[in-house]
Amino acid sequence: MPLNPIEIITLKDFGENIRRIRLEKQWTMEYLANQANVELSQIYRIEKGKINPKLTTIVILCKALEVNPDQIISI
Amino acid sequence: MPLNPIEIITLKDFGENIRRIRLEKQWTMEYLANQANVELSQIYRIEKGKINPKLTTIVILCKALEVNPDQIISI
DNA sequence: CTTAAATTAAGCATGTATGCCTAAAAGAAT
DNA sequence: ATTCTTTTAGGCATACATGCTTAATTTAAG
Repeated sequence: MPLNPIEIITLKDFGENIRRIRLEKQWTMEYLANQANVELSQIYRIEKGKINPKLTTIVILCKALEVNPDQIISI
Repeated sequence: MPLNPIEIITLKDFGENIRRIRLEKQWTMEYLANQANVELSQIYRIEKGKINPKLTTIVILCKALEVNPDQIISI
């Protein structure tokens, strides 16, 4: 079951939001990866919208970036 | 890599929030499943905190229940 | 220009989300 | 008790998230 266009946009927006907030903090992907205890390769895939992260991954990224889910999830 | 206790609580809280909002609307699991176009078995697993849903699943549930992510994701 | 840092990219192994199916158990209503 | 609805539960197959690794490419700094 491939992702439909709306789902692809969801992932793309999510990634762009993560990247924007990370850059506002002037963090490198590697620094965010360390803060969130997530692999650098995973940060890259998320920011590029290549993957569909799980709830717990979303939560630990929110915590590391000090944002609420509403600030990174586009409904 | 098994889930740690904090992640388990995240999933449990998420499921409880989904169920609470569903019941407030007096919807059955099957009705929510149809509205969100998600399998009934999946609704059950999510409400029980048995699984770690993906971002797109979270988004379609938010849309079906007409809530924002902050209302169902506990940080 | 040269070097170091940061990002991009791909591959593999493992675990798990999801859809689909079946069926049992619990609840609700008569 | 019987019937109908709803929830709970498990299994299987497929797809994909994630960690780990390596390496190429781009960007920044000197």
